[in-house]
Amino acid sequence: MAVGIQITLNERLYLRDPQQTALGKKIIKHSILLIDQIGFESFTFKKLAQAMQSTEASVYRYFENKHMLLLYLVSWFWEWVNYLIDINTMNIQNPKHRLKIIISTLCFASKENPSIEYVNESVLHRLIIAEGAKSYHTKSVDDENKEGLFLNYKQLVDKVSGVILAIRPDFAYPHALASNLFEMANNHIYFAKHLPRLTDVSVSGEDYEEVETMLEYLAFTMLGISEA
Amino acid sequence: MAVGIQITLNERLYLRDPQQTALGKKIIKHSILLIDQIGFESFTFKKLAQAMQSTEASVYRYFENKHMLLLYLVSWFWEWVNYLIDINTMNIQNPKHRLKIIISTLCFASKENPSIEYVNESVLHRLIIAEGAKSYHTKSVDDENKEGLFLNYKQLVDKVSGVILAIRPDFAYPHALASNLFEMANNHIYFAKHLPRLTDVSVSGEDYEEVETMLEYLAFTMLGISEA
DNA sequence: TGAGTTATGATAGTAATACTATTATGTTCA
DNA sequence: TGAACATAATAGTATTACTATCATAACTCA
Repeated sequence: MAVGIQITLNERLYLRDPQQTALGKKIIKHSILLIDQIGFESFTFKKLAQAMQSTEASVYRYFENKHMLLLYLVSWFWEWVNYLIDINTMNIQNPKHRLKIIISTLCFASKENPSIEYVNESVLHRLIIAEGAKSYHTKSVDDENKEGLFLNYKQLVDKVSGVILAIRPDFAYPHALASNLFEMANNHIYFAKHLPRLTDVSVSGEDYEEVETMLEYLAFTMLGISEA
Repeated sequence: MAVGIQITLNERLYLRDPQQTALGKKIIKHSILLIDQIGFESFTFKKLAQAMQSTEASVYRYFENKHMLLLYLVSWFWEWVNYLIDINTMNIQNPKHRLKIIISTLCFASKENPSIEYVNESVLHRLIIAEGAKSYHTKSVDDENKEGLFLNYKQLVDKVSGVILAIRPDFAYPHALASNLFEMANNHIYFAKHLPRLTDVSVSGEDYEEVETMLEYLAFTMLGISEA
């Protein structure tokens, strides 16, 4: 596990780069903890400032508003998953095996060794599961998409759809299957915890093995492979 | 198409039943139009009151807050889809055929003849696609689930999972496949419009045929049937 | 018909939210 | 040593998310 890796994110996500300063890192750290704790709707920059012993005005110098902060965290998360997938599949050539590892990385992102001291990846994963969809369900989605604020997620979906096409070049829906694997991983962890009648898997704590099994079954059945 | 059908919803969704009064129906009508227009975050009861020529206080007599109003609209939508599925599959015995009709109803809900004068079903469908997920991504989801506020959606998923099991009784993930069909239908319409790199289908206007084709392919491939 | 009940409108008020602005203070590094 | 800059401290504004009160219109039922 690399120490001191830098996650590269679109500059338009922030006003001042939080990774460059101590205060910026504190904002990232405490915003993850606080949003996870009280939910994105109740979360305010004032509460964040109180929690981290700073001031509202200081937080506003880093992020335009809480929506941009959420976009930042979501981007950060997907960029981190991207990085995990890269190192986990580094020496794997077989695309079926690669896809298995991708699915497993998706489900167990939170259990990887932490890479960056000011980000609690396990809490961030829970936050993305609960709040991630709000990052693109807004009236500003088209403008923000034009500015490239969703690039990390789109690139990740592209990468996985490439693996899918390597397994079955004639498959008609590589992007849809890829994005669906990502969405399902998060959704069914959430369903299992909060709306269990919407799924068949159960999770306890951070054991998402049943989700992994289901996603493997889905992916390989769709690709016409019974055993990978 | 029945005229004057009544959609039955959990009483805890509202303070006063909006279907019983002229003002209540006006609230439903204009809230659908206004949320669709400005988005749920910008939507306020004050703006709604202005748009419908009433007062904030009057709206608050019907709904506790805008989140409860969203829950109401989401419930209304799924209950309506449930009703459409029932009448569209009324005389169909073959479960494969039933599942096809369910998928088609999901995609073309907005194109069905309108049932209720104060609800623009087409706009409501667009609203659910854009804002629906926010109804259960909250810190109050467990309490609200206990009070049965998501019952309509869960019952619908149960109904579809029953059809899935009728096709393949040994299928391991009937609820997950069912809820995934619902989620995918909405997500990929949204992706096609706003984040096209996340999908392979395209939609133009309210023509969701490619989504329908994809969902049929997904469902029947998962159930081990090449042609239904 | 008329008294009582209820729905709505009109208005006001409060605490919190989502910011912006200003000034003071400390820190850095040339 | 001083210029440049980051942060803290404080204040202020418009909007949001409500709650409360009172007047009036409409309905109802005896």
